[in-house]
Amino acid sequence: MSKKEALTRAAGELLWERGYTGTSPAMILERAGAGQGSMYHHFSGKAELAVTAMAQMSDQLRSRTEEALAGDGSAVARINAFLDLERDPLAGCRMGRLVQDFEVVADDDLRATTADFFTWLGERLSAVLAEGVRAGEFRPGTDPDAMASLIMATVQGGYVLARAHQDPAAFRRAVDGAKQVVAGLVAGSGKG
Amino acid sequence: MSKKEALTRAAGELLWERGYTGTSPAMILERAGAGQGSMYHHFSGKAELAVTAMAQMSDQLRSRTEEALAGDGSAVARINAFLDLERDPLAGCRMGRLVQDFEVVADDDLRATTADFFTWLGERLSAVLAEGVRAGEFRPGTDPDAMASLIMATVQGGYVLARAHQDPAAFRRAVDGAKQVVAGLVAGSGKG
DNA sequence: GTCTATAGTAGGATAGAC
DNA sequence: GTCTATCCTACTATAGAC
Repeated sequence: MSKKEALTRAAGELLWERGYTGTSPAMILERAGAGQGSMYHHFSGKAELAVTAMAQMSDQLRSRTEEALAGDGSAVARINAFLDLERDPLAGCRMGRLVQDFEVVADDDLRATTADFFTWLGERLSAVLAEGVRAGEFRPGTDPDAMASLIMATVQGGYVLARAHQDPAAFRRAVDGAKQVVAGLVAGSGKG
Repeated sequence: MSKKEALTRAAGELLWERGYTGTSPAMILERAGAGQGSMYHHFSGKAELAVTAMAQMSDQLRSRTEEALAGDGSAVARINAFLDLERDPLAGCRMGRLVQDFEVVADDDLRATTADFFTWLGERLSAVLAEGVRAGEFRPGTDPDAMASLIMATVQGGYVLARAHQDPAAFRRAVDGAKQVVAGLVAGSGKG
């Protein structure tokens, strides 16, 4: 692994663990086993390295998400597969947690990475829900955009509650609520 | 206003704007118009001042929330009043955003303030929902705890999405989704 | 490309005068 | 109670050798 790769990986780990403001170049260098020179040779500084690391994490999250959403099962099954993806509630979402960081939002390059991720995720969830509506799986009148937004928010909020309580079960409760809502949208479920 | 009050207020503002890690004692002192001596006379340091400021913010949030939830209207109306409380989506939740901060979670005194707030909020929402079920307002089988968790998560997640997109409308979409879900729980709504 | 040395600024807390 | 002066460490970046 090149020093550049080691730096990107180490930065990603620390951003997830400690956020952007809470991560210093020195921490990254130590974890990557690199010196100052390597970092400032490959990147203009902390911000550019963070953008690279965040882009890499975003790609990984998209891959994992797409695996769940692209199956050939029903729309409900695919949404539930997304909701059931393995996550670390106490660690938080790699994208969602960073966007709470003042310096991330203040730097448009940093923030744009998270915005692009959530734009993509919302569109994918909405597309799957729309397929379900077209196929008659969900009752007519189901709003794919609104439900996609609700699902994303529930996952992100679940992380917040889990961290507050330091209890992964708080995340599960929120996600279970979302699953109940999706189930209630199914045509002939007795709820619509 | 005493220096102690000024410090507590300034700390609260900065914690909301910049988070815990991103706020320095020097910033607080400048905004409060106080010197180092005042801060270290009244508080043991940054952490203790932050606990005091967070407790004050938590109290204010509880008061505002209770106003919405304690009305004599229907359960649906009170839940909607909570969801429609005036908020600043781009700023984030005073409690929810802080809990994403590494140092906040690492310090049990800091984290406990947020945990207590969400415990209280979950119990209040669940109680209102349970009243609605008992009154026959919501269809039988409605799970007050699960719905309370879903509602809290939606609001918290709405903040995350709004900050990512730098667009308050993202918050509104998530909350509107929650309102649709609550409306769907109403007995005789054609969905249950 | 990668290293160490160096530098200037800011973070967080203490000391002691008033 | 409040102030300023001081201290030590960490943060972020640059310089220059190899």
